[in-house]
Amino acid sequence: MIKVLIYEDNPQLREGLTMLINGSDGFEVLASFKNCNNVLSEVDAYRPDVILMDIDMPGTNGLEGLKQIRLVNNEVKILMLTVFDDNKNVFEAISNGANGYVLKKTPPAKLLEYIQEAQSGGAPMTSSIATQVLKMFSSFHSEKGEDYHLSEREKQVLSLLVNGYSYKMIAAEMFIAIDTVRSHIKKIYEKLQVNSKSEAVAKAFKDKLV
Amino acid sequence: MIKVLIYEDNPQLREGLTMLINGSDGFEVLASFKNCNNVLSEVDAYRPDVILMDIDMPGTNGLEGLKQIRLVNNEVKILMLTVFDDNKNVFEAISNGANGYVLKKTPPAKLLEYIQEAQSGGAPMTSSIATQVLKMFSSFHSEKGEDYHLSEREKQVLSLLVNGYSYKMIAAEMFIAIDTVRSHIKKIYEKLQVNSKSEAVAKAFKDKLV
DNA sequence: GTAAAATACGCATGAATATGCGATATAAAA
DNA sequence: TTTTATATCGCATATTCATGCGTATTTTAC
Repeated sequence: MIKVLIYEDNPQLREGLTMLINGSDGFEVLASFKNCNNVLSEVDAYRPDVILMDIDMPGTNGLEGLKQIRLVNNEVKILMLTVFDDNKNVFEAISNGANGYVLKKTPPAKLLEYIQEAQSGGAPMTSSIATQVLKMFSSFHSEKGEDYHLSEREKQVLSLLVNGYSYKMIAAEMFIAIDTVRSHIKKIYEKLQVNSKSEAVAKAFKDKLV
Repeated sequence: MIKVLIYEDNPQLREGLTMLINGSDGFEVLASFKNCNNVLSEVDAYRPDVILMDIDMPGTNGLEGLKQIRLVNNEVKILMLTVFDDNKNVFEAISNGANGYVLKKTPPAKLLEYIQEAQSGGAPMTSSIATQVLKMFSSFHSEKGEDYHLSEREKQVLSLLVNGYSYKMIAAEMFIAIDTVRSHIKKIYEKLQVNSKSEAVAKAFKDKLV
């Protein structure tokens, strides 16, 4: 028996969801609320398996509720409900530990399936949401930084620079003369097209050379 | 009619998939191959809507095939097939523009559903995969770095430092004396516990202060 | 097989940085 | 009300950095 808690401000939808879930074998609605004003004590009292959480609610909204819950409880599965696949909210919800994100217009049968999936550790998502997530995801790592053709030795030097080493320290670390360090660094600057240590360090971070 | 191309090295599975898909209304397998050695010309010749792509194949594997296709074709939907929900491969595939990622043990009915979802712009994922994606996703932005209690002015200075400004340039930019810049930077070093510009820059990147 | 890198080192010089020890003024906090 | 944090500025000094112009050997690439 999957125990469900519902947070949804619209009374019709709240009732509809409750009836749907209570009318299905293996599901049970413990309670439903119209906002998250007392979400912590409610979750604590009812100990649900899954929470259906509307995003937009007067009072404490779903995102706030999600954050509050996750501060003290990482066990309960939280399924976000929303009307739109709004980019920002999706991101915010996922970053804060939501287990799934589905549109309200999801057909009843699908919704029950999603709840079950969430309960068993899955991450149910409406496909339009999933597409967005993948897009965001790939935008992170697609730009994998240019290749500046740094030689092995130059990479070593740069890495030491990034870790805060002075020329003197680098020389000692690499068993070479400080003047050699200089010439390496000069070459590095040429290749990275910078002209100071801190710029080189910044570029190393930006382009993920380290 | 959804036109499908299959890349799968295992002959039994390849045949099984072909029969399943061809035996279903609205689906049609155009061809199937045992590796991606000629993936570009094949995709060009058959112009499929969806490609089922196994990850592990002798010869040119699925990830390689995916990358090659995406260099010239962003339209065709590519559904990755795999035995395990291997973290690294999932990441790699998604970063390279896969539209979905499903386990081979997916039941036939589900698989057809997934193909349809992919075709209509969705991002079908086995729930265990989706969970992983969400975890990776949230790990990006959860650690928001410590707070070093930098004042507003100090944050400005640090930001300029990170962008390669010299003391002189910062003074000009902020309409203050260079000695004031010095004292700000000294304070910043104290707070960040560093003692050089490049260390401060590195720390700013590491702790996402910028 | 030759040219181009990569690696190593030296010297000189001016610019930039790090640090210390001040001062003054304002605003917020204890 | 006194302290604390912030913001501003000045001077002095030692260190570090950036740059230019060299030389020399070894490795790599075409």
